[in-house]
Amino acid sequence: MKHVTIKDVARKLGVSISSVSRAFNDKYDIKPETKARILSVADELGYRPNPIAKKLIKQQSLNIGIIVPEFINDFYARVIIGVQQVLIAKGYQVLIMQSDENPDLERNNTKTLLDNFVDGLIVCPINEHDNILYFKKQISQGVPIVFLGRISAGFIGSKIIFDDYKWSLFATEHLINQGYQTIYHLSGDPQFSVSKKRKAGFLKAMEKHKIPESNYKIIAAGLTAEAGELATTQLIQKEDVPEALFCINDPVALGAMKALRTYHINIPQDIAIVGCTETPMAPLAYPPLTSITQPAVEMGASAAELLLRQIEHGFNTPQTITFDGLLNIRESSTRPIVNS
Amino acid sequence: MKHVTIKDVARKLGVSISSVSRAFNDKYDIKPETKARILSVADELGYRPNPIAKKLIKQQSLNIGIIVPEFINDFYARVIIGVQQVLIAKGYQVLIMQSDENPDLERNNTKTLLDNFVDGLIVCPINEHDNILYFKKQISQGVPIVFLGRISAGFIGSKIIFDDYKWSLFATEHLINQGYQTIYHLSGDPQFSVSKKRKAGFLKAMEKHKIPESNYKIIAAGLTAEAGELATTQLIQKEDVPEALFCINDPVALGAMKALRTYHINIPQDIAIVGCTETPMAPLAYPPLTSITQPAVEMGASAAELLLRQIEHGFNTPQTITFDGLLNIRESSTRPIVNS
DNA sequence: TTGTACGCGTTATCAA
DNA sequence: TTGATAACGCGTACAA
Repeated sequence: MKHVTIKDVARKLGVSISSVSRAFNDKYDIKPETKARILSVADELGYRPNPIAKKLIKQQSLNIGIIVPEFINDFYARVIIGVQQVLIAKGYQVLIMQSDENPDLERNNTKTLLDNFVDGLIVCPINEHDNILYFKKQISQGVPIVFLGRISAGFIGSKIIFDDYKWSLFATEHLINQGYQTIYHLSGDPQFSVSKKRKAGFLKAMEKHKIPESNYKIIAAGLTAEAGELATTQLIQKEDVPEALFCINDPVALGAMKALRTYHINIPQDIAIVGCTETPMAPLAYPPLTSITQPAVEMGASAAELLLRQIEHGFNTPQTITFDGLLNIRESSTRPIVNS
Repeated sequence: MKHVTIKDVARKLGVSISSVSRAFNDKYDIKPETKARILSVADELGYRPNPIAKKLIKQQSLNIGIIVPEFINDFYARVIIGVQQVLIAKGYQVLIMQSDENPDLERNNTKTLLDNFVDGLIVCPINEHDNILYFKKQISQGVPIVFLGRISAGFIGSKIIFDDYKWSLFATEHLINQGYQTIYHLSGDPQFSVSKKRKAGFLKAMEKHKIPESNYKIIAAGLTAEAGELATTQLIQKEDVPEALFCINDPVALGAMKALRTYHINIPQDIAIVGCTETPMAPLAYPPLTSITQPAVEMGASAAELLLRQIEHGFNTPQTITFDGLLNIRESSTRPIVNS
């Protein structure tokens, strides 16, 4: 692809390159009719201003990097959509990388992005200790970073988070209010901040409603459907099936439901299920799954705006924006009326 | 973010910038010990070669654009993963844009990407007539483009496609072999090439197995779960429920299953369901859904490799690579043995 | 209102 | 083995 340059346009018209440049940048004085002539010839020649040369002068890449653990599930895909909505409108391009839940890859991705001179970074971190230190170092060296998702509340820095504690509490209380007595929580890796916060919300509900310790349990299952199916199968085989299950996310909940169906345990008659971070599957599941919607697109957009403020206005005070969710109550957790 | 430049390194050491440059580009002669000195000082200063300046000289952006209809469903997300695997390893960055099934947006995305001087384009087109002409024009102007997915077989140009006809035929034959007599096909927009090809495979199966015309029907439902649910509900209300349903994709199949459950029609006893373009939900559905896996990651990787050959070796002969799938037979289409 | 000339950070050519 | 210098394409003081 051979590109037409500003010189080609200038030569063709017998004007200087500065005039051509001015025709493309409104802020300078230029005779309207020469501008029109230039624009028309430029169009005819198929001239596009070379963004690379412009970036070299302006000392900014107009590239923003975003690192997500994955984007196969719709949550991070939606976050990316929100990020792009804001940034593309401002002339930025978004470089997306996946860490695949692997801390080494997360760090390598950061280096790749920094080698590409991105103007800033949105990181949806795995929240592994060493990497958090690494990010802190980058911030201290002047790299604008906004975190989104699994970042500890105590972390000093700009971040977009979801109020996991509160909504986990709500979801659990919904189960309690439906009259379920024994409630287990299928959690994720205990190290993940998201696991910790949802667990804390669950435990708060237990405390608040004075559920005896013998009636609840926390099981570190994982984040996948396979993990949910396995953990639930083990409970069934140990004959330790509670009346309700609050799962850390929808895939785990769907896996649990599959295991229960295999053993002909009825939902919600025998056991109630609640998921979290609602996926499009929730309303299509059998029975339709109660879950918590997270405003992923809005969170992504918010992260992008916060980052832009840092980059363009040097606004650098750490800021935390907390988002609320929505509990979508469906059949999987609606206790049927026993007798009337 | 103030960047350390090659000059800073040179000044600090009292050497010329050319020496620093040589230290970072193995192909030149340089005394090993000065190279070591330079590298160590560069590291200490936190110097990174500015990729933007490099791109300006090399006359390539090392950016590749990819346009997908969406990446909320996992198919295109996986395609992107395959594309990135190949391209990032070669030092490229991938700019991802969504057309949202909107031809205008597809064209605008292309312009944005071209304005950014991408070295090439991978397009997963909506396959709208005017835009195909537009892409043809770009190709004739020297823009390297590889298409993936919904592109007509007759289109002259490099493309990665899935053998929809063949696998649609297989899936339908699987239903016929299970003994289902009346089979409907929930299709998508009749204009889409994917709709046409899957429909053609379905019809071929009807012809091959001499199914009378009164026993089959093609319904243009759409591509979403809502579309599948609606179309199926209408069939139920018209009391026109077939013995089997071959759906254009998994969301449509899952929507259909939801409608059937609402009316207490049993799957697969009363009706069999087969989906397509398998999603992670297929094995988790109730009952587990028969579907066709498409090798999305491999298709993406293949598109990237084909594009690289065009860009780096000027290899320009239109090439079509066709991928095969896998029919995953599950409970939703397995006719129970009636009496034994 | 327009043109000249410098510089952004790098690579590559030539001379030393 | 090194250093000086001309590009790459553009924006922008400064001069005209």
